[in-house]
Amino acid sequence: MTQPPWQPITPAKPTRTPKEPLNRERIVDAAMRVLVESGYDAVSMRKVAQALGTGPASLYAHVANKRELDQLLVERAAAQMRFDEPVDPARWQEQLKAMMREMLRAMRANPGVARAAIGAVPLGERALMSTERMLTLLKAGNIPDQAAAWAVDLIPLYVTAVAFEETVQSATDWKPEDVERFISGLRSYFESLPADRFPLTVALSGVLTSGAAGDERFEFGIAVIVAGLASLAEKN
Amino acid sequence: MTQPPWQPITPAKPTRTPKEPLNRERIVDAAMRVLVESGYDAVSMRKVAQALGTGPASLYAHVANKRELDQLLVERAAAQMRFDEPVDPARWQEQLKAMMREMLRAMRANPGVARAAIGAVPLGERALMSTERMLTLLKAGNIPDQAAAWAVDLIPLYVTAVAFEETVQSATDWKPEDVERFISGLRSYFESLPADRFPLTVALSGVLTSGAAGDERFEFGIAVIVAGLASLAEKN
DNA sequence: ACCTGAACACCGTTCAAGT
DNA sequence: ACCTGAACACCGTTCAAGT
Repeated sequence: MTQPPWQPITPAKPTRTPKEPLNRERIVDAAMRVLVESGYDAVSMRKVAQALGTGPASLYAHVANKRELDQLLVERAAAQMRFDEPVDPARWQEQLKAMMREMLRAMRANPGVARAAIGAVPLGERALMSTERMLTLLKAGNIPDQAAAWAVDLIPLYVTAVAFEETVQSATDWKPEDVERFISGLRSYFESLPADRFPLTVALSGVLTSGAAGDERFEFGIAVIVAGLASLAEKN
Repeated sequence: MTQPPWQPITPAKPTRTPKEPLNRERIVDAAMRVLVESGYDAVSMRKVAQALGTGPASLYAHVANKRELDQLLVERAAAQMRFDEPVDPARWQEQLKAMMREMLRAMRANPGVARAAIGAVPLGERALMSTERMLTLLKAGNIPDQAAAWAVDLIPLYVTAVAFEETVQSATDWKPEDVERFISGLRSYFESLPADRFPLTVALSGVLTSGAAGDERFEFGIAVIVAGLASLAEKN
């Protein structure tokens, strides 16, 4: 009505213009959105481009390839890890376990990122801060240098493997009841094995099929790893 | 020349007729061939079908889907593992490590199978024999039942993760010199970090970038895990 | 019962052409 | 310098039609 005629009438797009230029950050944002919403297998160059309202070819001006995009997603997840508690040398084992729990939490919060993390060497600033903190804790525990160096490789590998395993299993889109039926079928199967050839598998069928879900398995794993590391401490 | 005219002349295909019927075994054979020759990413239903001289649709009469084919490949690799040494309770830790080495060897001999193994529950006979043997060794070490049960999950998970990581890295088709350049670049990068924020990363840059290839990392991992398990032994 | 061709709905990546 | 449409060479899976 009162619109001055010399000002062209444009559809109101206040916050974000449609032709906002592409850049790495916007691409990773979009990829992260697809990742969280639809899982790793859905994160294709095409889907990410679509989420940005463009074609796949446009992404290649900012990202070398899918592999590099994966790396950027891993760094995003690493940046979400919080290690705020000051290092307490006396509690190095407990603090190392807390770090592993936090790593798993961040990976779970970004389903699919574990897959991308497996071959990756974490070099972003946040990832380096994690490494430095792990080394600090390990040196607090008198772990020799070379062992500490290998440990900062072993620890993320284990956490990532657990997270990746979970995403593979959840990709089957089984309902909880399906999982339960599978587990109980597994138990019956173990129980039905010939006891002369598989005595322990039969005898332990109960515990073999318990705690498969939940965090007990992970807690066991980090307890074993931290205890194993502690056994390498130099006497002094 | 001396060929009797009433016998039709056919191209000589002595050992294998072209229309030998498809079955699971032939499909897995072909998939294994593709896997070893070209890696996991090349194992597509189409490539496997092509190797059998047919189309992808033909496979679905014998194999439910790609996932099931993966499972069959894992069982093949599990069947190649050899655990011949009789169980010696006094040497349970060393024999457990030997099992882990043999698992890794079999996975490496079938590049790509690790990827397929990650979500899989190993249920073939050979896999069950591995599980039974692991349980025997763990009970020889006085490991409590529930811990032993979780350990037979943790052990293959770790070995598989190492093998998978290797295949991901080898999928980059870097030459050895490229890897070496990357490693030395990494060391320079660690050395160049601000020493006030990353003192240990800087100080340990040497060991952090050594033994990345080779088996030392794996030997470290199995030593940590076995030592951690040993620490859980019941006193008696 | 088993096999097949053709189709459907997808991939990652490249490239010449546009702005 | 950045973006795009179209193409290339692939995927897993389904299905009607053949033998």
